[in-house]
Amino acid sequence: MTTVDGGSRAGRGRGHGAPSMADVARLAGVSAQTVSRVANNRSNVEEATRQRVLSAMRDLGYRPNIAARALATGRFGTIGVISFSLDSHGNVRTLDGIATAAREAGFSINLVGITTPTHKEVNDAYTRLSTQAVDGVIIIEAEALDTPSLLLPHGVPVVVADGHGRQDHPVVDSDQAAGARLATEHLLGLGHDTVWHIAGPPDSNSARHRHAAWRHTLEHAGRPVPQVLFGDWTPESGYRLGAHLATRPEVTAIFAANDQMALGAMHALHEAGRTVPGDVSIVGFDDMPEAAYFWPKLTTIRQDFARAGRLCVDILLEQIRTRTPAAGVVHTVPVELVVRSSTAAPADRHPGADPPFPDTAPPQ
Amino acid sequence: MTTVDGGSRAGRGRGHGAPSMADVARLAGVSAQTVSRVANNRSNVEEATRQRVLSAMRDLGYRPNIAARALATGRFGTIGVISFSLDSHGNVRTLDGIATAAREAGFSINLVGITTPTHKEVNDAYTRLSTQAVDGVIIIEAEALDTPSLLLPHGVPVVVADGHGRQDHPVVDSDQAAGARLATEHLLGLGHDTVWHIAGPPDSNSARHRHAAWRHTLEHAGRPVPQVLFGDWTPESGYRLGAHLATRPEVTAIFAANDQMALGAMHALHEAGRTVPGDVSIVGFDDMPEAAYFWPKLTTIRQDFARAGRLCVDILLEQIRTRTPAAGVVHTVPVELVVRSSTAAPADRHPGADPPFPDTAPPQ
DNA sequence: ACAGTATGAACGGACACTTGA
DNA sequence: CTCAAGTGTCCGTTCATACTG
Repeated sequence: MTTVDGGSRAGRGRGHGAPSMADVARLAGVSAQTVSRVANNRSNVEEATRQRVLSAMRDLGYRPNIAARALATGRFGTIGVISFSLDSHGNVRTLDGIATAAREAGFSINLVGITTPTHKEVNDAYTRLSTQAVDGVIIIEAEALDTPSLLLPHGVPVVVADGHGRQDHPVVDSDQAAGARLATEHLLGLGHDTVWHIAGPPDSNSARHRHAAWRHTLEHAGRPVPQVLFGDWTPESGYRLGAHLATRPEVTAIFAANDQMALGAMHALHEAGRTVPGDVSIVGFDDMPEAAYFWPKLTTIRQDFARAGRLCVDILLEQIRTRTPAAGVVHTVPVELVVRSSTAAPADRHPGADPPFPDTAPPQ
Repeated sequence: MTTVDGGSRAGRGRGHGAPSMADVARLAGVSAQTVSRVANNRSNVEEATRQRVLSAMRDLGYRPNIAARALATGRFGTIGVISFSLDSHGNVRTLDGIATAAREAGFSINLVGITTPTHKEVNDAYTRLSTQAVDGVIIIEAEALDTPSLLLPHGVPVVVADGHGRQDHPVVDSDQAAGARLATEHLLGLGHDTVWHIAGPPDSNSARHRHAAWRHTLEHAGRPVPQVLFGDWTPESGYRLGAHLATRPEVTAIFAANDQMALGAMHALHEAGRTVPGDVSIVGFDDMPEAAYFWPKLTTIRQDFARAGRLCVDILLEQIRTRTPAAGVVHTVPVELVVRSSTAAPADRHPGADPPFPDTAPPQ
């Protein structure tokens, strides 16, 4: 019997000697059960006892061991988040919204980043998470997930954020279609004959939705549908595609699937000597904080990422509480057109009119 | 006696009947201990037995319960990250780097976001994390933490990323001073008499370092040190401050403490009819992906966030492995000046010279 | 003696019961 | 019979040790 000091801590090399309930109980002169009651705010503890326990906790610097708690209760107080690349503005804002909402609900976030949306990576991530370490999972930007049903083994609640393909799970998504329609109609309403589209990558669900809605709006209005251009969300791709569009004089209006590509496209337009919105109007998507300070200020579709993130958490928590894996319903978050200075009527429609954007400053 | 099917699962309402080692052992006809060996890749298991166990795991969809494992081993395979607002580009990039490095090392990330860097919030966050649920903690952008030592109770290893004040813990930080010096000297080298500075918020350590280095560089060069302007990292604050600077004709060179404020400032300059870099040169900090597509392309200081994130993880993991809470050393990540089109010699110094930025495109 | 395998504590906490006023 | 506090056993793993062929 290798007698250790104090006789308390066993010989097993547990690193830091974090105090346990038993330690608190000993110091307070009560049973461990009573300590547990105090820790969980139960009613049936006398006030004097509670105070004694609380001060013992303080003295020892006691912190509950959540691994033990999780083992005993089967709940973790943690939400797993699988996110494809934190490069995209939208994903980051959504994550932020999720983190905030989760914290308010007393949950923490277990983040698993993914660089490429291959099935292997997603499966690995999900496996990590499904190791019973989380109470539920939120998948952000589930691009290219053609077999999401394969992912979820044992009834771990799932919510998919931003970009819905099939609907095996509840989905929270901005109203992509409305946004694209708003953007396209805004441009059409300004007098443009048609609208060109710089789309996001074809394997992105949000990109697909925006693309489809743009096309439908054009068709519905009886306008010609120009060839789509596919970017990859980066400013660089917007620049490259914008440079191409700049060579075609018939292009007077562009709807870019996000603000970053819109920025790149505007840059290319400027370089080619085509003014915005004088020669070409452009609308973005997202309304990132920088958009209002682009030159010119970008007209765009504002997404409420914070609200989307919060909604994800609410729906997930509801599933967790009721232990009922909800079915595939799409929860739509409204979207808003923000008109700024990158859009105007086409030049030939208002020969003498003042340009809507002050031309006091010709930066060069 | 509410007879349950199979008679296995006990009455205590454990949610999903996740299979345990015992279940696997039963199916494979071995002991739970053997299953544990297989799960942990131990050597002393016969190949045939191992295969039998593995296929039993597959059949049952067995996943180890990491709460139980953590309870038994005292390790969690998780790194806690406390991050102030995911608004800032740098914080997000650093988080991304951390997440990537952690994943490669087989660790997951427990993210705790914080909206305001008050002590209360930080303490809450740290308390959450120190609940023995993480093996170590990384604090990103530890602004305004004047008493960080109070934060860490029981020898949980800590690394502070981006922005070091005092040094109670290892710190990983970009070479802020070198960056600010590079920016200032670049502008001075172009022939500007002095350089104005749009700083980050005074409670930010990185902002303070950039500010101080800018001042020293100016003093060292024997130049007048203009009044600093404090922003809050947002494009909006850059715009506001830029509008003020635009009214002063003596301002020919500005160093903004981040790219977003530089963007806002450029916008204000344009609106005031002052060209960039014709009338005023401007340098940013960060090199966010958009910076190369601002108008004009932004000269800036590039930070290697991915590398910083990786370094944080490496240092933290080393502490975890050796169980030795490292002391306060600052690990510096080099920084790089990226010269683009927002900087040039002052106008009066090169009366006939070509403007360095093509003035083919006067966007209006 | 050696290879594997079975056994019985912990780990820290929660909960269903039981006991004492 | 109500309310405070205590007892016992389990949650799923790991590890030290005892055991088997």
